Amino acid sequence: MTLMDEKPRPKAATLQTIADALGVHRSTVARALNAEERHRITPDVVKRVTEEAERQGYRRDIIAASLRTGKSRLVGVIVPDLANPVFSTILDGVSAALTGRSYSMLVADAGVPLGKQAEIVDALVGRRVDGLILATAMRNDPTVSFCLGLKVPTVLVNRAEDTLRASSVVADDHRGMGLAIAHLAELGHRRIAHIGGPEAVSTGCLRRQGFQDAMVSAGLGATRIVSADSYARSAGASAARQIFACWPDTTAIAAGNDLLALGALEYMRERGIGCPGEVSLTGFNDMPFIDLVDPALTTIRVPQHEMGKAAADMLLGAIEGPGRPPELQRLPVTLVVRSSSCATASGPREDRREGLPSDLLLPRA
Amino acid sequence: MTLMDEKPRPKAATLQTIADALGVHRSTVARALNAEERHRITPDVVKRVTEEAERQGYRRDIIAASLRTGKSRLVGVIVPDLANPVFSTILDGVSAALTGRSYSMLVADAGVPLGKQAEIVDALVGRRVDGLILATAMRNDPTVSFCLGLKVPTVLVNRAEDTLRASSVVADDHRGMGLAIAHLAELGHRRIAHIGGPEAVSTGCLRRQGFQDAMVSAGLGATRIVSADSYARSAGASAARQIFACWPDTTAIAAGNDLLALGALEYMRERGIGCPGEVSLTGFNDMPFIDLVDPALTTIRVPQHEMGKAAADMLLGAIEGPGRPPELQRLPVTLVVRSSSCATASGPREDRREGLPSDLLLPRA
DNA sequence: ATGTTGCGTGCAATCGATTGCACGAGCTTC
DNA sequence: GAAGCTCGTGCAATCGATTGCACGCAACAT
Repeated sequence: MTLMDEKPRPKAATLQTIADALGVHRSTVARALNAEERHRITPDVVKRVTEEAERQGYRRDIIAASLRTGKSRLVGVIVPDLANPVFSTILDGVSAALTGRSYSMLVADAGVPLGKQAEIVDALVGRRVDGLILATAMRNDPTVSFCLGLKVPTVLVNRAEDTLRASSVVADDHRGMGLAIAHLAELGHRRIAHIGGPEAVSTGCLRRQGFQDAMVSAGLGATRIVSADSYARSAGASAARQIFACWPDTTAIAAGNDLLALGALEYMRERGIGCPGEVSLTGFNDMPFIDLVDPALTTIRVPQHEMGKAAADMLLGAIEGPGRPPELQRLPVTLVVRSSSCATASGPREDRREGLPSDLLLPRA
Repeated sequence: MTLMDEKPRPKAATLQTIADALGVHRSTVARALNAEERHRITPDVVKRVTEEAERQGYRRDIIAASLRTGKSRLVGVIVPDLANPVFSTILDGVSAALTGRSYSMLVADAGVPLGKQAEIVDALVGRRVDGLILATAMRNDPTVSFCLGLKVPTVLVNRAEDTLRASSVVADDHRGMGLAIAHLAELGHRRIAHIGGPEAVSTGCLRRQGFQDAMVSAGLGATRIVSADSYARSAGASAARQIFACWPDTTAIAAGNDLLALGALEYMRERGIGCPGEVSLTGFNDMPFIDLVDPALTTIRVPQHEMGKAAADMLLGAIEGPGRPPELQRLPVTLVVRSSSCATASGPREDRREGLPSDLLLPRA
């Protein structure tokens, strides 16, 4: 028995081959195999078709079906950076929502420049995706206009636009930063600075506004703000440098996300500024493993997985029942207190070099 | 001017609509638009076709083309866990290799049970993917058999099978663990234990073998081995418990990956065992942000991004020039020394509670 | 002047599933 | 007993691009 005659099936099974084997028409086979249409066919025929399909190892050709119906059961997801755990967690949520609904996920990494966005959308739309999930949106995004113009159901996740042109699933960024500031204020901090994310994206803008609003309602001044131009560690470090240069008496920093906080932490470590001893620090996102840094970062937990799932659910809803108005879902966030924030020393320290001995604050450094 | 008459194009542009506008046959249009066939057409016609296509906003329907040609320019990628940074970094590499080659990436999360694998492959193959990248392979994997039986070009990444049935891109796991052991031995450690990954996957097995071989060539005993049944933090913690229960005089642990090391670290912290003061620890993978844990983990750097890229390149090679024998690419790894490993104290300590004061080892704990 | 070669296009089949319509048989109803 | 209905199935068009083959024309060789 050679390899060749193991499977005497020369070509793949199609509706036609099954129909031929049974002496019925291929449309009958199609109906028997389609749960929606099956009721129109005699049970006996259905049974024979099912068995023959099984025997031939038939698998429905989604490509051919897509061509005929115009639906691909494909969802495109565009993220700014696949290697960023925040976005891969969102992807995980999307995947979870799609699984079992016979939708598949086409993933595209927009890359750092974000310049090739239109090209990427083009490629996805060219594949006739039924819908798009964008995790890359800026506050007023031409890519969104493009998708909307194409009449492709589109859902934004994590970042939303200023105006609700497309359905969006976001975290409560404003309130989240409020929680962080309330926490720091409660610990006695008054001179709190903010490292903001890019103003061009909603998270950067809303968290900055949250900072300002919370500072004002706490009766504090909200002037110590440096906005980073990207959510990168290096940007966090240079923002921290700027903060300490302008306002050396700062006792706490609320960063716009965890990566910026990490950058600030690096800078502080480099400069020998103790955290939390001299300066408290908070992040935003509670990304995976951020609890393991030294010191463990106090941060705002954002339900990335749930956001991804909600976005996918919303998109599927829009695909299956079109014509609905855009909807905004704002998921709650929570404060996670860890070790990077603590109460201020009794009074204000004007010279931070007089803080606790750095070898106690930065052991093994 | 209402929205409606902005674009008087009722239906999408197709080859036929362009052909009609120009009074040529649609096959001529197809050839004029296809770089491979263009040379057979009069330059003037090509020009007119190109312009008309532009005017109508024509976009080739990949679905229809796929149906005719049987090629989808789609690659399926199956990962065990999207939320794990190791795999999302691999994905990033795959994406990088695919970008600009007009291939797209269908991502599927096999999920923890790994039971639905066949189902997932089915779904992807049903979409007529041109090839598959599996990051989920066990040492002898029925899913691989399934893919091979389907004659779908398949490349394994990160994990390989025992026999080279499918092309694979892996890291040099054996040598990597050798580097870790050599490092620990050089620091004076002699009673080194190993937390192994699952024996069912190549990384678990090869790193364990690497441990044994390196210990033997260093003239040390390679008996202190506990294999975890998964690459989870919790598994690392319970393996560590077992190690300290069986061999309390252990001075170093080489973990099968970073997550297992983190689990061990948690356990040690809980028990008040200082790292690296009392016990040195090494990980494997150098996953993102692992440098930020306390203490920063000494580990083996695995080029995940490059592995993903290499796997995608290899797959594209196999798709475009089929019939080649399977190929194994083993990427080099490097030792990254950080703070979780240090030289042993002068002599062996039988009772680890007599180590350095724990408040110095675990500040702010 | 006829035969040959080559080039640019047109023609039509093809990929495989879907679906509106029609047809015929069996059944009810007045 | 004829008209009308239901039900199961067949028929054929359709989705849009691709491609082997053939045809017609022009230039060149005989």
